Order: sequence, then structure tokens, then C-alpha cells
Amino acid sequence: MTAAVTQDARTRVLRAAVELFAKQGYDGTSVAQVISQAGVAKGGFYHHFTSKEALLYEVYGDLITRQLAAMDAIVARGSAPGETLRALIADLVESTAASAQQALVFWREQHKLGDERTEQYRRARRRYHDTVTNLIRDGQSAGSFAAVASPEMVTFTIFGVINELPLWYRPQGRKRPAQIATELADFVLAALAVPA
Amino acid sequence: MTAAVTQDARTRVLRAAVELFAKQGYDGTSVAQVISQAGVAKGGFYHHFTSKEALLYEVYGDLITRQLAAMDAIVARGSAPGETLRALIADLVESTAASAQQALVFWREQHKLGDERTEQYRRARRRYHDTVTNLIRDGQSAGSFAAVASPEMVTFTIFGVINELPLWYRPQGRKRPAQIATELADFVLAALAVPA
DNA sequence: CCCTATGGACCGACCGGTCGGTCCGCAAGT
DNA sequence: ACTTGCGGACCGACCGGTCGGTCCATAGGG
Repeated sequence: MTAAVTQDARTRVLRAAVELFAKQGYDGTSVAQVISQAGVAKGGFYHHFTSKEALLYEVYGDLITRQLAAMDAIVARGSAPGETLRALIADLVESTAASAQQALVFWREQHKLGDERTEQYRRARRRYHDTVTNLIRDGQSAGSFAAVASPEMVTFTIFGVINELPLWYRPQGRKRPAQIATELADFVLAALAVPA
Repeated sequence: MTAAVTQDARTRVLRAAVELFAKQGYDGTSVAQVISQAGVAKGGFYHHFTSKEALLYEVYGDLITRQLAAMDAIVARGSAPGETLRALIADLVESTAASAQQALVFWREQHKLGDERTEQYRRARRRYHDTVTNLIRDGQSAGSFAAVASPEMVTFTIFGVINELPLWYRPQGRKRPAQIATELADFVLAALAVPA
């Protein structure tokens, strides 16, 4: 409501955490560093977050939720396999590039996700993974895609590039996210193209 | 020579470190955990290693060196681009699968590589990367490969899957490393195939 | 006045690393 | 063949400092 002249403490903490976790890793970042960069005292931090771990969950939960919602919307269109795959790649690449730091933190720290609360993030990613695999498998069965490799291998390849994108993508770089997405989709669809 | 009934302490420490770093991350693993699993006391550890960081360097240095040497040998054969690319993929996949934990540790902790000593690991990976990129670029110029995507994008894709292989590869799984390598090479070469 | 938001002193546990010392295989001295 | 001395492998108590987390005082809007 009140348009705060500076962001509220909670938001500042979240932003500082994303930046520091991306740069130094979760275990390599102390709560003291986070609150110092956010301009908040210890008490203020623990007023908003129950623990350092809770902070980590919040950092990567948001991106995954958005990507999953976008996936559902794209699949719901019911387009041809090739078109659907292209749209999925485009959204994944662009949302990952737009939130590269969150994506990097999730990717690097996902092995810390062990408890009940975070298992759902794993399941979310798993669902995304399975959806793409099924899309490719169905496309191959229907003859829209060539059976040049197993659906699993193709899926691992697609997610492999995208998951590592935060490591090499630079917002100031030559290539815009849309162009990266196009190139990747071209590459994948060329491999899956059925011989004329 | 003397087939030690138990490995020497140094080797046990190294093995324990790889395992724990892969499971919990470098910062998430204490020296106390490493020495406990290795069955060595604190003093014994610091007799063999100057610091915890030095231990990390040793854990991932060896694999990179071997992969780079294999790459040089393959390139030196001077085979056709397609054949060379297939051989590089095969070696990368198989060596990564065989040393999945080291590969995982390197990939997850590479952002910690900042000092002089470790910069060489970065350069080694960079050289591997550039070699593949040039191979694809030359192949495209010569007409052996289709210009379906930029050489950089193709390279990122290949290394993307392979770097994430430790996350999903299971030695007891259905697919042998050689089969994974074949599938991946088939996929990549299908995309790069020039239309007949 | 109470309730939410915040500050900062403070806590015990644990961190990476040090240090003085023990143990033992082995080669030289006799 | 027995003794002596030495050097490297290894031990575990201990260090200062930092960790994540707690607690209470306080400020200020309703």
C-alpha cells in the first residue's frame, strides 16, 4: 500500500541474499553478510525469516513457480509438438536469463533441498522434466519427430544448456535471450526433424 | 609396490573428501567430518595438506588434466570433423561418468576458484571449450556441418549435458556410459547433418 | 497502551588451523 | 647382533574467531 520510498526490509534482505548466494554460495555466505548488505540488524532479519534456510527457500521458490505456470499455459494451447517445444524453450531461456541469479542459486544448491518443504521444488522441476520428455516421446511416436535419440537424452540436453545458462549469459552480451532461445530451438528441432 | 593392506592416510582423506564434498558441498563439509570418515586425526590431515582449500584443488585437478590430455590425443589424429566430435563426446561422457563425484565437485565449486593456483583449471576447461567451438566452426565453414546454430551454442549444449551428467547418471542404471555417449553424439550430429 | 517492526548485545557450538609430542622403521656405529 | 639416533607419519588437545540464532529494549503508528 504505502509506496515505500525505500523498499521494505524484507525485500532488501531477499535481494541481498540472492546476490550473495549467487556469488559465494549458500554455505559460503553468512547471515551477517546478508544483513549488512541489506542494511538490517540481526533482530530485524529473524523477525521476517525463521532461519537462514527459510531464506534460501524463498530465494528460489518464486522462479520455479512462475516457470511451471508458464509451462502449463503453453501446453494447454495444444499446438503441434514442434511449436510447443519451441515455445517451452523460449520461455525457459527467457525466464532463466531474466532471473539468472535465482536460477544459479537453485541449480547450485538444490542438493541441500532435503526436507518436506523443499521437496516440492524438486517435484516441480521433475514435472517440468517429465512433461518435456513426454512431449518428445509422443512426437516421435506420431512421426512428427525423428527417433534420433531417446526422449530422456533430448530432455537432459535441453535442460543441460538452460540450467547452465546463468554461468555464461551476460545481460550486456551480444546475444539477447530471445536470440539464444531461437538458436537453441533451431538446433534441437533440426536434430528432431524427420527426413524429407 | 608394497600392496598396502589399507590405503595410506593421504589417499583415504582424498576419497573421503570427494565423497563428502559431492554430497554436502565444500563449504558444507567440515574438516572434522573429512578426517572422521578417513580415520585420520587433525594433525595427520594437516601433515599432508596445507589447508582445506588445498584439499579441494587436489580433488578436482586430476580429472581435468586427464580429460585435456585425452582431448589433445583425439584432435591429433586429424580425423574428419564428425568423427572427431564423436570421439570427443565419447571420451568426455565416459570419463565424466567414471569420475562423477569429482566432476560434480568441480562443477559445483568452480566459483571458488579465484587464486593463481586454480586459475589454471579454469583455463584448462576454457581450452577444451574453445577447441570444440573451433572444430564446429571449421566443420561448418568446410560444409561438413550444417550452420543450424552458432558454434558457441552447439558447444554450450554439448558441455551442458555432460556437465550435468553427474546429477542424473547412476552407475547401476540401465544405460552404460558408452550408450549415453552414442546417443548424445547421434543427436548432435543429426542436428549438424547437411541436408542430402 | 498494545502490537508490529527493528536494533544490537549476547549466546554456545563449531569452525579451520596450530602445536607439542609420540610412535616407529631404518641406517650407522660398535 | 645390539644400540642409538633421527626423520617422517601421525595424534589429539587446544586456539581465536565466526557461525546461526536468541532475547530484550525501544520506537512509533493505531
